[in-house]
Amino acid sequence: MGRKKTRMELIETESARHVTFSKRRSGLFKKASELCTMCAVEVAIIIFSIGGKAFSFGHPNVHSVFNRLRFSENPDASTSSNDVAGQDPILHDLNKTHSDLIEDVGLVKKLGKKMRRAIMEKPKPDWFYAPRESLSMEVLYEMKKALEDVQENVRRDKERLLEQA
Amino acid sequence: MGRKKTRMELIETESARHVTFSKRRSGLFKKASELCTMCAVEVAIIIFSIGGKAFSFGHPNVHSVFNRLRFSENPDASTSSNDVAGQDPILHDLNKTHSDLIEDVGLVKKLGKKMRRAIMEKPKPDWFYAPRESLSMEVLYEMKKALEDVQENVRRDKERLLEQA
DNA sequence: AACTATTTATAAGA
DNA sequence: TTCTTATAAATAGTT
Repeated sequence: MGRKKTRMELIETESARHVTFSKRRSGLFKKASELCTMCAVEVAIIIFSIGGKAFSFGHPNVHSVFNRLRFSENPDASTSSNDVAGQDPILHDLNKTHSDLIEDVGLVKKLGKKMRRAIMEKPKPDWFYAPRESLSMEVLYEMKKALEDVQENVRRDKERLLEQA
Repeated sequence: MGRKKTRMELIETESARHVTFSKRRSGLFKKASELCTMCAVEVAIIIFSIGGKAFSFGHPNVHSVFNRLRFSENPDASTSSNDVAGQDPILHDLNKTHSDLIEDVGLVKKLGKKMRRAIMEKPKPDWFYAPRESLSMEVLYEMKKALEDVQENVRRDKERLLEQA
């Protein structure tokens, strides 16, 4: 959200990374506090910088929220607050979603090849004047279908991930 | 950041509050994950909804981060600055790759929409008999380019992932 | 579950 | 670092 779109990757330059960390950390805490007031929820956030320094946000405070989590994770805690987001399941699902995406994109990749062949190996100048039966049209529709599948898969994955997170 | 500026106060209407909670919760987690990949930090977030349900985000995972906090808060812990629980380059990259893929597929999704519009909103029977300048051709090429980008991104991500593994 | 009109968050720059 | 500003992102109200 700035002058330029930035790539989502580690910021190598230390100074730049610190600046971004500072800005985004405060942005994150602000978002958290807004969530608390708008939705009456309790939130705790802990951040450890590379240097090992801890930053935190908590409403009503970090420890109460964390203790509440520990309590609800305890089987004895018959409090209906069930199904606390366990860690392994999240990780597991992240992995799963990741491979699913790889797979989905793999599908698109295949179609991409087919498409390139269709375009490149058919340099006939009148190629795309062809009628409904032409390869280009076939590919176009096939691609459309594939895209819809990918969309649906991604949507579902995202949902599952967010629900469990 | 929407149609209207909203007052920072509790959203009384339950349904509206739920919608906002859902939207902003996912937004918060996304911001957190971005912070992790851009700044190589560890983050843990716990949210308790009004209903008492827990939602969490953690990188590398909630518990390691909270435990680390407990350690650092404990004066005695000054000796054990290790806490190797975190710092898994592979995990870090997995997060990155995952959001990248989400992003890539988002691109494809957009093109999918455009394509559908091109196909559906141009029911003219002689539509694809059109010459080089026709929309169908434009879309076809645009799609081709997008697919190549996706391929390249995925290839790079996979490579990076395997190198570190 | 989508879709925009707007408001926010921020990446660069000063 | 803090402030400014052009843009990218998030999201409130709608359908």
